[in-house]
Amino acid sequence: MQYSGQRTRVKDILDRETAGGEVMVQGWVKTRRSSGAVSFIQISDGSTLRDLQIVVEQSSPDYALVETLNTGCSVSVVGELLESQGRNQKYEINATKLEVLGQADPEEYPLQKKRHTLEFLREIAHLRPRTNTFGAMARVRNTMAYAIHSFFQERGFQYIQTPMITASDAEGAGSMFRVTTLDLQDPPRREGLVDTAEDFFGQPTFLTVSGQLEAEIFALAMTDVYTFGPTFRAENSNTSRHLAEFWMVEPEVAFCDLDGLAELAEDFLKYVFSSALDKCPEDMAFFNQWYDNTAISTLEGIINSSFERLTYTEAIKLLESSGETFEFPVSWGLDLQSEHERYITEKRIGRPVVVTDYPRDIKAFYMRMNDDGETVRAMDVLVPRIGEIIGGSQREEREDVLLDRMRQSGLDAENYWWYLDLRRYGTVPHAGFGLGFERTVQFATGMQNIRDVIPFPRTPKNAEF
RNA sequence: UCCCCAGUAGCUCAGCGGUAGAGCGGGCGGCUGUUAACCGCUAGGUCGCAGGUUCGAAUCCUGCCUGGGGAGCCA
Repeated sequence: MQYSGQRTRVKDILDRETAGGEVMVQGWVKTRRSSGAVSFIQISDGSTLRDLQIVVEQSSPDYALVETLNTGCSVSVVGELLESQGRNQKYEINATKLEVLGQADPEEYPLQKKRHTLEFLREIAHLRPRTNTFGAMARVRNTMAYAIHSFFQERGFQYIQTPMITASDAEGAGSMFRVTTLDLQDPPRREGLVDTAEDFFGQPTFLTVSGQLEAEIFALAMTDVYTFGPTFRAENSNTSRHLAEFWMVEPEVAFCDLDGLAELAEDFLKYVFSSALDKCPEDMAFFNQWYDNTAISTLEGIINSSFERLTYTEAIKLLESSGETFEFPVSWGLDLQSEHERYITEKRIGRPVVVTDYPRDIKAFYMRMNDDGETVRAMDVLVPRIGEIIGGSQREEREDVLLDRMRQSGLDAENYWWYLDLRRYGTVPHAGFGLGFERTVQFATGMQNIRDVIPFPRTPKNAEF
């Protein structure tokens, strides 16, 4: 089903069983090669990685127009679908009518026929979707986003929309962006301090760092829920794995413990990666060829193998007995560093690893205390090259234990009155995890920098476009 | 935020104390059912910004800005 009259998508044309018949295609010129008697135009409409070759003969009334075409122009073409005489494509269109919809001055248009660096393309994020790389990225990203919904929907989970603006200022996940309508040049004051009672919400508000606490509310009513939306971190993180605005998937399941959650995480990742391979074979082959020649085999390996389970204590023992020299110390009670995680998942196990039961002191207050009083039911899913891709836990459902943990963490229980209410009225064991969507796309495609797997990256000092 | 590296033509880079170069892209011309087509000619740069050293700075030094790699924080 299409909504634009006579136009046929490039993908639909190239996927046809046979040639023949008149078609109309519309898209953007990738390259043009002139000949004495004939001119070739490669056009793309983003529906597929493949270009469509348009042939215009010199005898055509529109041939003069063709001479004005260059990379970036938009065109509308009517012609006959033929078997191509050339080797690099199955079909081509012999144009009978050509219309230029929009010019692109070749002296100014920044995209060229050759390859550009990813750094340069980031500076022209409004044009980079027209490149093979970002077209492929957008299609894989779309497919994975759809797979996330279908995975949960097929399993009876309800999709919950949690708020992006929150008054909880310490959800334990880093610095937050302030949301305010106050005049920053001249804010209302009360006893010398900014009077937040005058602000839009009558109190300090922020952009959310996680929908987890709200998702728990719905899990304790609808049992199986998930969120999928943008989250924000005001950390001054300058790495290839961090964004100030990123998308997170957060399932939350009632009547579920950490073992059940680990199973869910494993099934989930396999489903999403399978979907990318099955539905975007050309795009994945492109990434495999140009960016990471292990991308496809890595995903296939994950889909066909079971994840390794390791407790934090076992992971420490493994690291201590590895004989490896690490920059950071390995000792029970200290958090695993990137180098440790990568050693485990890349060098020792060679596939995803679920590390569970971390020391309570390095994990958030809401994670369920184990009987040993020292560890909590937390889990991290580690994957080669990226490291932590999922962080989750069984939640503390016992009100008294949760209150203790909040006090130890220096949190004011009054601010979490509704969160505590969930433990007071009909509490049940429950668990959930968070998955960084961009990191998942990054992992699947083999792209090195997270800024290249989101359409418009938001990073410190950069909010262009 | 910390450590390291880099900013020279539209893009990718070379030049690393003596006054600016290549390839690609652009323009013009030629040739060919072409495939990042090919061949010839040609235009195009206050060498990131601000100071300093020097007879002389793209080149050495200092500061700042921007980008990249790594680390921390995490997803």
